[in-house]
Amino acid sequence: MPPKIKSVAEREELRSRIMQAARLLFVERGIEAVSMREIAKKINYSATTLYHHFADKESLLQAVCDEDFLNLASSMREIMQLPDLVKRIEGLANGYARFALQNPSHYRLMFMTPRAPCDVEKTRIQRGNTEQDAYAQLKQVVHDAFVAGLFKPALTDDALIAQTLWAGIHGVCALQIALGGEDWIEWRNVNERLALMQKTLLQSMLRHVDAPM
Amino acid sequence: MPPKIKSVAEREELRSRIMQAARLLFVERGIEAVSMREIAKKINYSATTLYHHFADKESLLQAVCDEDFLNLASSMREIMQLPDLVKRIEGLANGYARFALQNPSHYRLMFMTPRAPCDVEKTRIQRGNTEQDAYAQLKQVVHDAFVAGLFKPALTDDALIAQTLWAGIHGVCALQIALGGEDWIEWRNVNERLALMQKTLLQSMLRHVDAPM
DNA sequence: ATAATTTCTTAACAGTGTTAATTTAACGAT
DNA sequence: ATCGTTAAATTAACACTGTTAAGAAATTAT
Repeated sequence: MPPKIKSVAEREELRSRIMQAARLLFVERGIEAVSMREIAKKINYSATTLYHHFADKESLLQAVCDEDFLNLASSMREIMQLPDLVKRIEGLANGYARFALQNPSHYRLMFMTPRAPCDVEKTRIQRGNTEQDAYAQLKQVVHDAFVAGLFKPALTDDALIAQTLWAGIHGVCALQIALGGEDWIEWRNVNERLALMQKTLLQSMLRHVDAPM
Repeated sequence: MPPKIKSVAEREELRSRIMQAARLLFVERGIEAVSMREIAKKINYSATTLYHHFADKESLLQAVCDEDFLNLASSMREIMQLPDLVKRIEGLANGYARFALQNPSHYRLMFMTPRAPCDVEKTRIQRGNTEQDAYAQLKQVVHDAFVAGLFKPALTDDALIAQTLWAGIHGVCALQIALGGEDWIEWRNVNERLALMQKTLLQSMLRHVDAPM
């Protein structure tokens, strides 16, 4: 029983209700465990309706994640204003890690799941845009610090530096998300692990360090 | 048409033929893209037969991975014989990374996919056993180096050191597996990234370094 | 009032993991 | 040699999945 014709605003409201239901479900039960039918039922629609707003399941999940990642990048812009370049790098690392650990399902979908390269076209996020892409932000800050001569002279490639910093933080977060619950590993506190990773990487990459180990 | 009664050896041969077919398929097409029916068809059996040898799909894939991971741990034992403790750590890191990048599907299933904690009981691998578990090997070597006083005095927890080294190498490998094909990142060569990660971590953790940056 | 359009639904397709019931063949005992 | 037992494999089915085609109800336009 289709009620009445809908305005653009109403259409968008339904679209975002779908996304909200999807987010709730797949954050609490994992991505592949939720079906389109479940999401639809949660908001009292038939599964087919979802396909009038999203091309397929992946597009829907992508849209959900995009929203949160834009949020992340936006919350990072504050940190990007810090005058101290090193503090800026540290702030980015901390913010990135906090987001990963607080949104493990999103993080997993975006950074721990291989996808076909064409999927880049399904996302709203403009990769490389410092306003939208957290990696672009890190790259930018590292570049600035590189130009300012903050890194050791042996390091001659700022992109390589950024990718290594990213990999270090990602490694701690990804292991925590994937294996944090396994009790055959006597995990140290994840914040300790993050702190040591950060301190270790920066210490041997930066030319000057305030408090050496 | 069930042919004849089978000896234990014949039973095990079929079991390993199933695993072989499964390995081939899911290495070339990804884990979740292969169905039990496909695996069965590859060796001219019905899907149901697989369930007489494995409790479910996950057990089958787990068994496949276990086999290769036991192989990894076994190939690491050579490296574990190196007299130089630092070279041993470096060797482990390199071997681990090479395995990850050559067996991305296995690696993803084992180290990039969260699972219910009970799944530990589905695996054959004895976690913590230095003969079978690559992380246990790393932990062991780091412990030895720690006792030998090779790390900086500020580092007082050898498990934390091991977990950070692991996270660093894992971070590079996991990013490469998940996002290595994305062209909006100007990836540096993965071996360069691995080398810098390893050098960086060890340099600021070890008390003495041969060739400082 | 009739026609067209929008919104939504039901029904269906092809596929999945998994299980129940069943067939076929080989064996041991009578 | 024939019986029943057991093992090995099969077919058929269940309850799902993502997705699409076709249809129904309500609104709008002519």
